[in-house]
Amino acid sequence: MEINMLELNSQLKCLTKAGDLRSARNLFDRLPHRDEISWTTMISGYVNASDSSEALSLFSKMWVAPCVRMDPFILSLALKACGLSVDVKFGEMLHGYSVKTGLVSSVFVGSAMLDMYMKNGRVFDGCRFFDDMPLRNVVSWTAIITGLVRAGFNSQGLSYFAKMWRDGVDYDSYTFAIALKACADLEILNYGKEIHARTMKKGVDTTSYVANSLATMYNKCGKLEYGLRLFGNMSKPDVVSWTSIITTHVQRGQEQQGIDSFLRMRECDVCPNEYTYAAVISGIANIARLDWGQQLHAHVLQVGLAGSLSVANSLMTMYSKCGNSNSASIIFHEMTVRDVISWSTIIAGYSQGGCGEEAFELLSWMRREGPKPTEFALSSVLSVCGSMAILDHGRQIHAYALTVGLDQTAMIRSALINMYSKCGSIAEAEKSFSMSENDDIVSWTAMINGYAEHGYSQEAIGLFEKICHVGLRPDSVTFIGVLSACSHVGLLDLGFHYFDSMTNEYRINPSKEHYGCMIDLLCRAGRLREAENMIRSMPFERDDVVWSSLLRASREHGDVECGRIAAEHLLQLDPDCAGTHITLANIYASTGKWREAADVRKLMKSKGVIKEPGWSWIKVKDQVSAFVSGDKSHTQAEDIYNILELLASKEELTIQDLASILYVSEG
DNA sequence: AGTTGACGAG
Repeated sequence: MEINMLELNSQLKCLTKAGDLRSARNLFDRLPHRDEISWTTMISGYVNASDSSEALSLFSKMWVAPCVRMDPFILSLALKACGLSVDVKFGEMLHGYSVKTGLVSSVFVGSAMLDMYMKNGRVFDGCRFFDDMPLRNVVSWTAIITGLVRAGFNSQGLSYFAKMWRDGVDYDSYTFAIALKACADLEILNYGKEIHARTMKKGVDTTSYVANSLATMYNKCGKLEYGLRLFGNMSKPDVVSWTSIITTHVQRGQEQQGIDSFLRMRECDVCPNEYTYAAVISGIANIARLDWGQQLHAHVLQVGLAGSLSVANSLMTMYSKCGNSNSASIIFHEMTVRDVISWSTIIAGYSQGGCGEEAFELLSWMRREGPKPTEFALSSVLSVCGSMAILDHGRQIHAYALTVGLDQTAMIRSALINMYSKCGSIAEAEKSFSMSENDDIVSWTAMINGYAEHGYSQEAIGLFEKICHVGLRPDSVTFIGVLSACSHVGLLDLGFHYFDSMTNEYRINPSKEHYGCMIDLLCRAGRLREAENMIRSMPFERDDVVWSSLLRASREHGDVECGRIAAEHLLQLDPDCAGTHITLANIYASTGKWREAADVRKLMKSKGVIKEPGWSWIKVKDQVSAFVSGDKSHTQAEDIYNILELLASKEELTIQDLASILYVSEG
């Protein structure tokens, strides 16, 4: 009998290890006799396959089976199953049973119990249980640290990590991995480096989990090149390593390299998973390559990963960034499970796509039925309020952010400053800015840009000069603000001083936008030749914005030659642009070159170019009205034009004047 | 012949 059981149990083990649970179960069910080891092997097969319901149902059968004694092996497996299925009720029952039988003192049972509470989100119960454990090993310590870190209590996790050392328990690769994740989430590079040194001392720094965690830590702390170098030392990067490589490239703005890495990983026969697809799809989103995005969408549908949260979320981002809000919306509505990221993503997509109303609708739907909005969703709708200039809505969102305690997050603060200044209330923007801590360059940038847009150039420049005194560093966007402020008041020398300091002092490569500010500055000063030279020396391919600046300036300064050159470049990029034709014609006309002007008009006609009139809109009494230049379709059109004429004729009209005119016209 | 803990997503 003894020999027979040994033989059968090994067979059972072979089958579960190979993942053939059906044959294993077949053999198990036909066994003439089942001992503790048979039960353990079978249950562990289900637990390893994450089939917690089958594991627990088998456990209940064993509970009532005769001649089987409960032991720590089976109990820890059952607890693990409770952690997997998030079944805290059954877990608590097992806790009571373990205390009654004394099995709770087994370090295996204890560690599994602790992990069960942590996985069920009962962090406090887990910690209390850990403090009462009679015996703890490296697994128990790692379990408590993991639970804390996963719940976002990173510092508490690290304090257990330090306590563990003082208790004389040695770290292993599991412990290092989770401690490094805590450092990554807290972005504390120095402690991360210290742990890196310890992993090297132990000789585990090149093992998959540790190397991946180290790379993540360096990436999150902004040391991207360091993180990438670590992968070079790995003998065989696994799927997580490849995913991190792709993510790092995408974060650095090297999308093409990210996509290349994705292709290289497939050549190395590493199979991508949901996180890998999410990473490469976000890369594709950044460069707005709809065709590649659609290919990957089809591909994830084929491999059955389209339903995964991270994949669906990144697909929504991709479609939104490609200007396809409709496809993003279809994905969102078809999702059976949505997390807070899904909601924030679709709201941001609508906001950036100019679908302000849909963004508001989604936010109220989220507030009714979804998770609590975070700063991501709120800052998106604040930007909608700014671009649509609806101050009342903006104030309401501000009030909501206050009540949920998000108003002092950096993201909301800068979004509020932007919203208020875009809505024309620079005073409220200043108030939001003055209430903020001095630790956030994004808010400073928003305020500088707000001042610049409102023509308060001196204030913008003054604020920029203060940045260094509070220990901050201007970034690329900050420079756009201060350069456009210089451009508005024509401070040519100061503008060039800041522009040069970008590369010399701050090591920031000027982007198209920075060049645009400088070219504007030169144009306003009438230095059209220098502007043209600067455009030609720019290290960028498509530069229609700057050529049209030059074209407009040529019109103002009556420079036919410059205007012709600028228009030529613009028409190469967009041959049917009505504005370019008209401005060029006006330049010729204003300098008396009537024949050339007429030629341009004829050219327009032959190409069939039609000038679309510009639209504007205004909100009056909760109703948005659109109007267009020359429009006479409004029922009170005559009154409107009368008032317009009065406004144009009189230098200064008071609000009282306007009110009396309106009163008269409304009868 | 059997048991516990880890890294990657907006």
